[in-house]
Amino acid sequence: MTDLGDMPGGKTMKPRPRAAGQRDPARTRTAILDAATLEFTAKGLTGARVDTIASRSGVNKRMIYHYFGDKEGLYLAVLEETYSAIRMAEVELHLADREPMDGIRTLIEFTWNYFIAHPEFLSLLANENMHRAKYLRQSERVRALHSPFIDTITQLLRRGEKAGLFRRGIDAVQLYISIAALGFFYMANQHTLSTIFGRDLVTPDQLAGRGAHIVEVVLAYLAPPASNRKPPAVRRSPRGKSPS
Amino acid sequence: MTDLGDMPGGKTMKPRPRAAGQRDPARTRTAILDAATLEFTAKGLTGARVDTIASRSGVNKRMIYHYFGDKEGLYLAVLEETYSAIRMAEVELHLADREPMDGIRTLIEFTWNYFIAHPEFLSLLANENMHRAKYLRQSERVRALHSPFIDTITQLLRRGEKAGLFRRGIDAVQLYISIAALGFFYMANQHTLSTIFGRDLVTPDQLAGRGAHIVEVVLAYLAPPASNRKPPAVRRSPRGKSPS
Amino acid sequence: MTDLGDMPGGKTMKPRPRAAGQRDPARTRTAILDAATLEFTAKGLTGARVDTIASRSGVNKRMIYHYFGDKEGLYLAVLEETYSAIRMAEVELHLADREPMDGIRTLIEFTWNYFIAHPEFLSLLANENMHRAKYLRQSERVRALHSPFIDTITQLLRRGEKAGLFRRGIDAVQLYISIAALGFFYMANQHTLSTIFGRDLVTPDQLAGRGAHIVEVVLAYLAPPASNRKPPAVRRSPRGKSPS
Amino acid sequence: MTDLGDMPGGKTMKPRPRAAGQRDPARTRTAILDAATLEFTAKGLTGARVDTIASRSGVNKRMIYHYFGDKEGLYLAVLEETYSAIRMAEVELHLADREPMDGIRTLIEFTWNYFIAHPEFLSLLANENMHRAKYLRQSERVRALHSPFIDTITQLLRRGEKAGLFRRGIDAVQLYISIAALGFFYMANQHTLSTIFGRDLVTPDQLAGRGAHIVEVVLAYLAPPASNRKPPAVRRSPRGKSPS
DNA sequence: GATGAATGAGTGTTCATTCAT
DNA sequence: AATGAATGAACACTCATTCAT
Repeated sequence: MTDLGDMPGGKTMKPRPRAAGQRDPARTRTAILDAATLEFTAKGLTGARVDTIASRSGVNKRMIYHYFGDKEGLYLAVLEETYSAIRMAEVELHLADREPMDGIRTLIEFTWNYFIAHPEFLSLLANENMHRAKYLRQSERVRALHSPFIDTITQLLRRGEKAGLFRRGIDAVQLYISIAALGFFYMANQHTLSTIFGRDLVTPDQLAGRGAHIVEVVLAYLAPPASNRKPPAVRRSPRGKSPS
Repeated sequence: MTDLGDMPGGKTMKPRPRAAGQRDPARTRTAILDAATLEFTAKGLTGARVDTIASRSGVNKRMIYHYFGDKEGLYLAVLEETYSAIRMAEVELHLADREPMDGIRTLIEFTWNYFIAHPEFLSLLANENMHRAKYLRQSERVRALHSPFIDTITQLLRRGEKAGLFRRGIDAVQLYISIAALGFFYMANQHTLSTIFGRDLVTPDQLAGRGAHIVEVVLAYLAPPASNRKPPAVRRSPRGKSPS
Repeated sequence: MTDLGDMPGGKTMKPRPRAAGQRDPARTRTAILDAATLEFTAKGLTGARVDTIASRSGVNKRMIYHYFGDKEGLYLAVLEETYSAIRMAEVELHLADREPMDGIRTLIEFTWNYFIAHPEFLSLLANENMHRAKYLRQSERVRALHSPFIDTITQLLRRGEKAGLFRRGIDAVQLYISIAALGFFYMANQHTLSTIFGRDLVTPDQLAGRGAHIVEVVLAYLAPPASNRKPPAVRRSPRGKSPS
Repeated sequence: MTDLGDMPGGKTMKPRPRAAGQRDPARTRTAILDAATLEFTAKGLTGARVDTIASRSGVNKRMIYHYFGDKEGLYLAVLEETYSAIRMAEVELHLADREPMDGIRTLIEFTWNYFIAHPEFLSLLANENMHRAKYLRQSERVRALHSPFIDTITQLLRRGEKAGLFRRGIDAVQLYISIAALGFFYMANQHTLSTIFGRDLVTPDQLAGRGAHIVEVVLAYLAPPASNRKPPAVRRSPRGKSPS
């Protein structure tokens, strides 16, 4: 799957498009998955209707059960596909080959832009958390994707530290969560935020402004403390124990 | 959670609590609302079951329709109550009376702690966005809550600017969204994050660590650019029990 | 209640209208009955809603049960009131005092006009038949009304026979059923008839035309066989208007 | 009732009747329709229970929604089927090929006998009028059935006129309504009529007597005025336009 | 592989009626 | 007499899933 977004935004055509309704397992599977992503994104697991997915994908309802077992199996497949897409796109950034500052900035901007382009990822993630990750937890495929990703960020941070560009001791998970958080919250909750603040938050200008803001926030945090551009004696532990 | 979270906003108890099932409209209404908040939080609007809410609240199902019209009416009532609770708690912080740095830090810590103590707020918010704020948008009551809140933050920022503590031109909405984002994403998506990163993110230590991180990130951003700032007094311990 | 139409078409005001909501048993009862007639007429026994009757009559729902026992009791009361009204109006025609031809013609015209003015009578009657007269059969009051009515018509027919105006042996019940039928079917089924025949059957012209037709049909039947009759003076237009 | 009344219109049996509950869409549809006709006839649209229809027809309740959309859709289908049945039976009378007097007499007798054999038609019609023909009006199929029917009667009347058998200017719609009325009212309201007149109106003798009465009434009306068996100068217009 | 008919356990909602005040 | 809260049994309709072809 070369894809990354062969779904919401640009269906890639099969090279030899056969007559519709004919036997073409791969095509049938993909059609179901595409329709399902749309439906689960819009309605959540509970709200999604198997009938709707069947009719939108143009395949017989029975095929869904044939390929994915049941509704939950289909949901899990959508989840894996969606997570897989973002992680694979991140691999394409070749962060390991970049200068620390460039690497981080690239990651921040990519993440923000990906969230703008892929609302289905945000929706699915929010929905899966309502189910306390019950389904994601079953997926070994997804778990395997993240370890190398975090390793890459960690290396970037360590290199930046040594170069005196970043403050010491930054945790890659903590940092990535913050990068994602600043974009996710804004996009995923755009409807309630626009409502309570009485401002349309997703105009091109607003989006550009938010992107710049996110970069500023993260870079300000990464910069070594002002007092001494050399590493500060004070180190804080992002997780437990505490220094004392 | 001391009392702040008597569920949705802390209804005061009736002076003479009578036996349940008796004639007590206020109590009946509250019982329904409490059970509904739990159910909508756990299952979303679609997944929630009216029967479950009825049996958990110990009232006859018919009463739900009597007091709230229908399931959606009940959902909206829960939404209003929940939003109202956090905004009212924020009022109690008396941010307008505080020094800029103290005010902002108080807001950050309060927000983080509130999200920890009130998972129902996070869930409801996520769910409401799946519905594109269809219900929240109907509520005039909720909209009215936010204008003064943003005004207060704006004043805090302006005062901090003049004192040379904060960088110039920070937008209150943008800042508040970031403060909320850093906590919201972590708590709301704790299940998927814990899964993909293979780390339990909600141990007391982890929570404390995240709190410290959030404070650091936000304060680093607020500080005026290095060229013209006086070194900030390093302050820490944004975690621990803290004010709340 | 002097009634005869103090319901659908001209509520008679109480002489001393007291403040609404006050204690006035008679007024409460009448208010319920009026609202109930409207509701049962429009929706039938099954379709009628006790709540609707209560709110339309402006009395508490409990009062309905107080005065009429239950929904069926109220329905029966409406039924009795409605039947009673038409029979009492017929008494006012003083058929016994009229010449045979005048008497019959008066009866035909009265019946037709009554059906036009009292759609509630038609509806209730149709509805009661769907229930196979289950409720009407319980009413002794209604049964007692009809015997004298048929006697009157019988006498009219016998007098007309002797005068050589009517054919011999006409059965009063059969005749009355036909008189009622020709008007009832037209008015009661006006909606389906207008639909299938693509013609609005209840314009003033159409109603006048139908009235004339009914008189013609019945009088043609009443006339003695051609061999031994004196040509009837051709009379038309049962009331006013004329064909137009 | 020979076969004319295989319920709603006389569906032809499947050549190889399979065991019930098997896969046989046509049979399932018919079974639902038959049970529904019974239920709507007995209880009306509001009073009818979908569960009852399902269990009586021996099909799963879900099938009703599969084939007819909802309760109202099923009701409309029953309505169409029922109207269609009587109009199709009328076509079989071949009125256009008959002598005027024979044709009219045949129509009168057929109508009367049809009403006796098909109480469901009467009930449905009465019920549909309580809804002000809301459903019938949606049916184009039904509307199309009536125009040719009225044309046929009109031709019959015109031929009779020329032969000096019928009075001039009789309106086919008006006449047909009267023919139907004289039978409909008697049969449809048999329960209330039997009650108030204290006479069982549906014994074989009574039915035969009523049939004879209806023929007499209609034929008396059709006959040219007595004064001149040749067309009378006096012409009355039962509908509009005026005599002139 | 593919189809659409068939199923049974729910789902939100309504209703006549009663109870406590 | 009058009120409005409370109730439980339905009711129309839905849904994921399976079966026969």
